[in-house]
Amino acid sequence: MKHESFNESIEMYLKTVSELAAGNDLAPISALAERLGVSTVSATEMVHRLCEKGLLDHTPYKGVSLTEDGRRRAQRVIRRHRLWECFLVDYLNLPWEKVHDYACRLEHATDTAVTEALAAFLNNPQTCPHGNPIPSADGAVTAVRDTALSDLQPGDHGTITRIHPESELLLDYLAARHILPGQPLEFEELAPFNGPLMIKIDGETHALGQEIAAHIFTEPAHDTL
Amino acid sequence: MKHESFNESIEMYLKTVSELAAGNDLAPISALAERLGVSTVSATEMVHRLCEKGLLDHTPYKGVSLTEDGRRRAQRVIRRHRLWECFLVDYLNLPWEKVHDYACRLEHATDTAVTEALAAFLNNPQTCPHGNPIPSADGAVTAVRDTALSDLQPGDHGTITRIHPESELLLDYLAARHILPGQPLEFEELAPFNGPLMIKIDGETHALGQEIAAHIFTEPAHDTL
DNA sequence: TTAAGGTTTTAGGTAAGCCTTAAAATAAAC
DNA sequence: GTTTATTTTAAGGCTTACCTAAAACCTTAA
Ligand SMILES: [Mn+2]
Ligand SMILES: [Mn+2]
Ligand SMILES: [Mn+2]
Ligand SMILES: [Mn+2]
Repeated sequence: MKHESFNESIEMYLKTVSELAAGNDLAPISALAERLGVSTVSATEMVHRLCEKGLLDHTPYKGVSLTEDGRRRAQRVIRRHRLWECFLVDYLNLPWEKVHDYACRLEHATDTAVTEALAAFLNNPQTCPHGNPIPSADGAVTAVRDTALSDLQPGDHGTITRIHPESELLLDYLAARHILPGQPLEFEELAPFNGPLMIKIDGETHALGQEIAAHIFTEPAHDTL
Repeated sequence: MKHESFNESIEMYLKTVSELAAGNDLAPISALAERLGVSTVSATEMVHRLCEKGLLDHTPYKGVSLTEDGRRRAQRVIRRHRLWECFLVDYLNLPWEKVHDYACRLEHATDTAVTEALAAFLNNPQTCPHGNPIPSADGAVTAVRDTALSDLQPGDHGTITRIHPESELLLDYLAARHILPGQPLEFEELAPFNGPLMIKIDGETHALGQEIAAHIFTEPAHDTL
């Protein structure tokens, strides 16, 4: 047991950088540390180690980004994660809001052969149950061009496409309110002073904070009524 | 990431003790160390830690055994392991001789909720693809009373029931020769001086060493020809 | 009963990933 | 340009799980 399997930390760092550095911006180490629940000092240390391994690039005082190697590695983990989510929801009937956490452990213990056999078994799904695209086996990512709810204007109509980044707390909150991918919504009004967004979904109006709204992505409604 | 998930070591120690201490004998630390691929010093250290946690009992110079707590914990891991093996073989069509290793990683990353949902999905199978019984959710183990091939006499007929303990090397060897559970066999003769057992399976005669024979379990043929 | 062989302990290390507290460097904002 | 906030370094520690080498200790069988 040489426990190389303890790349769990490494994989979580890479995955998190990939989530935070959407677009081409750098992910600040402080944000990394926060999401991973470690001190910024620890995160800085780990970032150094990962730079030495050629998985990250670090621009001091700015943030980190994935190298090509790191990106590939992160995509592989994300692929495994989202495939497991599909399996857990579609075949094991586990709750939509719980499978993210279950998959977050399985993703580090899954051989490539298992991953690809699972993908075939599932018929190569394109998105996870939360709407996020599943990278292909070669690490290619489908570009998404949906809009964060926080970027919409009052009066806009749309359909929820995905929740990103995911976390159990957030998914619990949304599941309890039936705020799920596929649901049409209407942005009724924006409370002043960075207040909540009043969003009508399924007949109910919800007050969603800015932070939550940034995690909900939408596409414009095809048929605006 | 407090990495409690690094109970992988603990779980592997418990599982291995459970395998080695079949019956009521004690598992020598040296045997533990050997199977786990660590030095005896390391194994001794770990045994001390596990005794403190109340998972093992250690009789110095004799060996270790599981406490009731340790036994339950080991059975849970074994249950997860064997359920995954069933899934990997039956649904993902992965090779019989490879799934043991794949499952050996998944077993440490599987939540109880996932385990039980998987068991239900699989229709609560009773044995793994290698013939070993799957402990029930409450930790109960089905007693097996089959006979190791190494305990048979020349002339005996039987059917292979299971391979135990499993290891990839052994399973590879057996799979290549179609020596699989369910196969009827005949013990033709025993070479002298602890020599190999000549075993006829599926028309072919194989010379199996004593060590391998101890891993192959059989039940007497119902209809002896 | 003594020597051999297996088992355990002791002593001294390594590496990964975490921690805290404190000081220094830098960027950003005023 | 100075202040303030963020980021990085430095320093010292901790835990788990591994390692080798050497000494000490049991058990057993000749
Ligand atoms: Mn994870
Ligand atoms: Mn998801
Ligand atoms: Mn294992
Ligand atoms: Mn098996």
